[in-house]
Amino acid sequence: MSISETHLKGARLNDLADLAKTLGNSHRLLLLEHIGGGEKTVEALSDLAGLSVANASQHLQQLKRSGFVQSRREGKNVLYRLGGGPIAALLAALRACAEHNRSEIRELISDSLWQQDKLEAISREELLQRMQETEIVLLDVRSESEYAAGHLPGAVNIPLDELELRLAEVPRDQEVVAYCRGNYCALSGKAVTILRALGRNARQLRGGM
Amino acid sequence: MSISETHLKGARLNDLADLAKTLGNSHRLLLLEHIGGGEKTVEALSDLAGLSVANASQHLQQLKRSGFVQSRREGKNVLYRLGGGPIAALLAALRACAEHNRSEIRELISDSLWQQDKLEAISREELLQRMQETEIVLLDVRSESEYAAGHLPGAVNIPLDELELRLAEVPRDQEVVAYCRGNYCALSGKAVTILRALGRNARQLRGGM
DNA sequence: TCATCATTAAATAAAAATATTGAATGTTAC
DNA sequence: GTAACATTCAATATTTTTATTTAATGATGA
Repeated sequence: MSISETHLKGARLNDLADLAKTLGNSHRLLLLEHIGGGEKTVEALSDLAGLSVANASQHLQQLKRSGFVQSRREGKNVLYRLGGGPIAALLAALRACAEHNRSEIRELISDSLWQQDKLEAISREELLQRMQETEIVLLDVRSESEYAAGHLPGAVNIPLDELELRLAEVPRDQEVVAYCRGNYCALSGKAVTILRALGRNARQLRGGM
Repeated sequence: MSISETHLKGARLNDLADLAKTLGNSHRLLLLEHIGGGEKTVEALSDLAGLSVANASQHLQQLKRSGFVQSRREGKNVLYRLGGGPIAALLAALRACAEHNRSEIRELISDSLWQQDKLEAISREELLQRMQETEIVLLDVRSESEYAAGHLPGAVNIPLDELELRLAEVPRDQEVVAYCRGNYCALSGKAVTILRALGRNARQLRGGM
């Protein structure tokens, strides 16, 4: 009994994982979004998503296998529409989780937590000075627009993509502390990997814990 | 404006995709499930999930980056617990989608659709006879337990894993029509690939469309 | 039927995720 | 401080995804 139970449970988890995996690609999410706007042909969708027709077709078929979309033929064209299930609810839940994570970062950026002393407010100048005293550079590896929207006081912005190119901007003799969008984001980890590979002394800044 | 908007939207979609990707692995889902039952150490979790400690640690860290779990240290051990966000809702939505897909198959299995004439009930014998007349073998490539739980009348069960081994059981001169769990399932597609590679005349049975 | 076109399939190459191993880190207890 | 232990990091090999290219399919309309 326990064997078949385990087996069933395993199968269930695999089904769930397959569904999630299908959603785990931004091209497919974009396709889903466009399809949600109304029935569309493969060609229209490939244009909208900036994909080759063949590649779009592949993604559409994966979406179809997962039940997220359905298709029908009309003359020469195949039209894709949203599937029947509780897809909207699933996407909404995903968005809610992402939003929740984002708000956690806002808390991090706006106040507390960044100070040793959680209650004492700290000025930008003061943090800068502390950073200089301890020979630390605070590095924001998010995109320029994210940086513009809000960042830690004194942080230097070099998007991860440009890190190797703009390495000269990172002082060679200071420890680098990289941060990105918070716990759920892998950017700063990659930045640390790159920086270490290039001989710098780098660490990752982690909120919460 | 439109550029930055697109950019933001792209970033958003990537965030969503990253979250979904994190859920797109059955080991991580299993870990999440166990963590949902209460705070646990890495070692306990690796045991429960049947993973090496290092591997479990990696998965846990990915779950943490995505905000699905949080961790704290207690003495020698690090304890993982569920994260704060609307994780339960997300998992519930995933399950709902999987359940919806499953029920679509049940419909397929229990009635209609399989007949040319949608209203006329058809006996097992009659379908078998039709299949013989048209020289078709209906092949169920799901697991034995799934087959036992319900299958199309007259279908032969050879789980995908065993297909190459048990090829002799597939009549050589008949067209093979393979099916699995429905539109969202890739098993029968793989079966068709295998059968064709081995020189058989095989097609995939698709519901809905 | 044949020519044409949109779509899908198949095969390959490129990129990413996963599991494994051995080493490094950080904590407790002595 | 040092030893023992749990966890994480880093590097690697293996296995999946993804994108691209080229060929096949399937429907339309002459």
